[in-house]
Amino acid sequence: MVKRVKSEDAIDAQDLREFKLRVYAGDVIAMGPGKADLLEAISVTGSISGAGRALGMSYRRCWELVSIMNAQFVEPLVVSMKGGSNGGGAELSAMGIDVLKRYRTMQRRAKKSIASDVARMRSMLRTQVER
Amino acid sequence: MVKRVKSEDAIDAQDLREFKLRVYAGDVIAMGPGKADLLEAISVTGSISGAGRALGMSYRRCWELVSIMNAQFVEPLVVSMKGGSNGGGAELSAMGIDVLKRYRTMQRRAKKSIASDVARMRSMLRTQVER
DNA sequence: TGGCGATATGTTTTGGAAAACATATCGAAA
DNA sequence: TTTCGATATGTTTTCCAAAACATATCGCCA
Repeated sequence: MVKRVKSEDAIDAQDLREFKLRVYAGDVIAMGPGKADLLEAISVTGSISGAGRALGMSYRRCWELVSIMNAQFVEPLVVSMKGGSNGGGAELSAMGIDVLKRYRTMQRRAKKSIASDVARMRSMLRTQVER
Repeated sequence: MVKRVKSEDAIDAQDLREFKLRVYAGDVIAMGPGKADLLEAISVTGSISGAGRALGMSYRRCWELVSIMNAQFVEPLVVSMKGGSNGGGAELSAMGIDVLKRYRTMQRRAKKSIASDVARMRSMLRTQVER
């Protein structure tokens, strides 16, 4: 059974337009908004290809990102299955769930801690983004 | 006279390897680690070309980034001069100084608020980055 | 047992950003 | 009045990540 991420952890798409947080492993991105969204989409759809469709990304691209993540962490974040009734599928490992939840937590905490600065800096921008 | 950024606002290069914070204006980066470093280097060297040399970036690239920033904010962040005793130069405007200091503040605040999560997530990485 | 939907992975193509190269302009100072 | 170091910007070249295309494999279900 695929464990779903609780909706309370979801971050409004609006927030993501204001700032982005990326965690690095050396010079490669270990976790960022794109990879987090991919993990979430895999969790929701139950497959890598389903996540790709949901995110408008090619299966190839999704698979590569999953492969990179699985190689970077001590345990795979995504476990996949070939064949079967649905042709196969994928779900988040316990560590995958933890990493996703933790990243969402980081987004929320960072957002809270810099909200006033972000607002002030954005008020100095010429092209005001529609709200 | 070029106002220099106080060293207390400096962020250790080590910190930047752990996470990066980018502020967006729509879909373009209004401020991120690279642009902040460029502003700081201009402030320190007193010229765009000097900043380029300090950062190992081409003058062309630096000038373009400055041009983008100046166009994005309601006031130019960098004011430049042609000719003169040194052939010209550039310095940060009041808003440029404010934006740089504010970004450094944001980095510090974000770092503080997510330090424990970053540490935990990084402990799950296979390739541990040298400290 | 053959079709289906998904994983898994190799190969080729290409769009666009970055780099590289080039040149015009400016103004103080010697 | 020529030299110098910097800004300012046009043009060409290079390179690589992403996209596109292709194919092999797997295992259930009808």
